[in-house]
Amino acid sequence: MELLLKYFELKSGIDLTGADKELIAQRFKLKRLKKKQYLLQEGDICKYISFIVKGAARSYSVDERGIEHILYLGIEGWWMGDNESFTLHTASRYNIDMLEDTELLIITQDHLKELIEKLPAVASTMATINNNRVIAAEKRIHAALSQTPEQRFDVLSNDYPDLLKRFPLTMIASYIGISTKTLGRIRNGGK
Amino acid sequence: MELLLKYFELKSGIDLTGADKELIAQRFKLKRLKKKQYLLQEGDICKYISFIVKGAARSYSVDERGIEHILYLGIEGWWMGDNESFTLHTASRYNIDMLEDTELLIITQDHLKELIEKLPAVASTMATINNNRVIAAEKRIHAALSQTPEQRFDVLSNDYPDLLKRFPLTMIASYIGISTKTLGRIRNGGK
DNA sequence: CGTTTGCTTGAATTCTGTCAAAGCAGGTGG
DNA sequence: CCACCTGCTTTGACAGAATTCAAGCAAACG
Repeated sequence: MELLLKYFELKSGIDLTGADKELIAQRFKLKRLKKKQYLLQEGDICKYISFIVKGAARSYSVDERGIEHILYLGIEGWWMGDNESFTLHTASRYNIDMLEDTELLIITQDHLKELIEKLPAVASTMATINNNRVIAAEKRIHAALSQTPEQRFDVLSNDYPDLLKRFPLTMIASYIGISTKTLGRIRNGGK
Repeated sequence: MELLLKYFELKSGIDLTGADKELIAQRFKLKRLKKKQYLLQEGDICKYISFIVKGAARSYSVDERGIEHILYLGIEGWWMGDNESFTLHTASRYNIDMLEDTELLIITQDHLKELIEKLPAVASTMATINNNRVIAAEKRIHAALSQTPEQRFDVLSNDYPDLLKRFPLTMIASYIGISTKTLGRIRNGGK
């Protein structure tokens, strides 16, 4: 919980009082999941948005041929969830499972709204996060539409070297939308 | 300006007073651009975010081979701008030009912040828009990574039939990240 | 009426994915 | 300490798909 409190203070630039911290601690719940366990499954409604305290997770969809496509990879300090399902209460197209034993702090939409209304630090943080999400998503769209697989891999290597160290290449390939075969070709000097 | 005021009321569910409307009208400026004129050029800092009152625009990047890749297409009631450049004051990778004679309502970041602080209707609208942007962007990432060109085209046809009527197929193809050749194959029954 | 813009098509090329197999850890249990 | 998994990575041959380039047309526009 300490990590999350510091996160809000850091992102918002606003100090939290003891009472603020207590309220946050009451609204978020700790959830422990082991490797391969699911936080969300396709068809479910995403009731919680989750802050990763420790561990790693991914969200992915499965197409009609059974192939998995990774939408997000997350590690400590990142959020996981299906924004669409969480916001609109629609059935999710995604699965979220753990890639390591993981500790999450989860919160419902109602409680999150409450925190946003009562705590400027949370409101500011969430507004900033949303804006950053848009920027990151637009970069990723731009990459997917106008860059070659090799360029996308290079950009990922530069922007998120942590992901490369932490996740198998099969998942990195899926994340940037290419086959492991193509990724192999790229990594071994483009032959 | 009427369209924008109604837009804020509709999106936020909050009625604006006469004074509110006046403040908004003072902060947004009307800009008219003819077809092919630029609102933003690569390398510039995006100083304004724009609400399209009438007309149509696109944002696109140009790769090293001179090929244009469309990131967004916009028509009446949509916003245009480069979020990254607008937020972080960095040089933009994108160009925005008009596809028809267009009327825009433009606002600077400072003025937008002012309106958000003073007017709950604007604050609520902008928060909602940002959330919708994230959802739309994630859908598009999902489409780019895990759907075939044909599926992407079908989804676009269903979700945004207006775009198909309004923009040439070359731009639609660029928007979904395929060549005009491939789009032709798709449209003519997959031969 | 000439020019521009957009749409379509054919043939060759390049790229990427598929499938199956083999090698290489790292961890587990005997 | 060793043998055996299991999961991850890489590779080769092949098939499939998309792009490139060029050309021909139709429609819209001034």
